[in-house]
Amino acid sequence: MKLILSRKGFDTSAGGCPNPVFPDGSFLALPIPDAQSPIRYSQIQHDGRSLGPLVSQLTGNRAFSRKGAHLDPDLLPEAFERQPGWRPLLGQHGAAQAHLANHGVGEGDLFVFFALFRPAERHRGRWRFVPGARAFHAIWGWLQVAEVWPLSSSVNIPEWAAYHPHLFGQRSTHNSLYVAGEHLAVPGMQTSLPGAGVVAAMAEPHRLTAPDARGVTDWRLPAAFMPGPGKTPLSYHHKPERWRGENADWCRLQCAARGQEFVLDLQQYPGVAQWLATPGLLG
DNA sequence: AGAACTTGTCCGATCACGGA
DNA sequence: TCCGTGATCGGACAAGTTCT
Repeated sequence: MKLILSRKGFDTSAGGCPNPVFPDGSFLALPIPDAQSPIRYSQIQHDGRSLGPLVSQLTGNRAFSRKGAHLDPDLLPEAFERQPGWRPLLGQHGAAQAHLANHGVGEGDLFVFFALFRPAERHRGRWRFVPGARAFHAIWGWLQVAEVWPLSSSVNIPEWAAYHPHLFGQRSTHNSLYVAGEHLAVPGMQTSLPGAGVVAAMAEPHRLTAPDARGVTDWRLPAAFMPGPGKTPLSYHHKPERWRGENADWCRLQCAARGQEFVLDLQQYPGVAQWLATPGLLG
């Protein structure tokens, strides 16, 4: 089983701002803009409301609500109108998919999504980011792979998946869809969570950026992530100088600015599987 | 060798807010 | 209402890892 730390959501270039954490601890990883996607921001629901006004207010760009949204990964049934048989999906293509294929990512492997977040608040009837509050990377969702569908050739795609943005427009090579399973299965995990979902409320354990970090890419991870003899380090982070042991519980990682998918073989890192099974981390 | 691509940094412009 | 200060924002550019 492999863990893939996957960067998904708004960032300073795609979207142009962090993703909001609301005053009650709930949060939203905003789908990035995609002119070719048939899905509008105004058609996506969060907490029973359209994403249109929220994304327009946070970005300061009114046109956003009418723009196409790259709803990907698509994890929550209530986020969009569904057809019978729908299951959570993740699309990958180009260099990111090549990276996953090179690492043999497939059935049973677990995507854990992270993004750049920043606290948001209501101000004069509009949403804005809390002035002075710093942005940070945090884990927000997961998808465990049940099936991988290559989209390059003439593959039969079920009707319930036809809306997915990766089936529209011109896509580069290695275009693939990852389909979630029914239930999450992690060694040592007791709870019965679905095969894909988002964390209930963003809290300290989900945070990747260290509490005393200078920049968002200064991560604090459980010590179980620390590379060692005979263990392949997290992809994109092979250089030893990126890693530093902090104490028995934590290590520090200078996270790569580039790259979307960081792959780790959990057979070599059983402690990371234990961390994933921690109650409240996922779910 | 070049492309892809996000973060960090710098710098100047702009905005919000409090005090006078 | 004006002004100064601090925060924020946008453009430009460099850095580093992997894929093509």
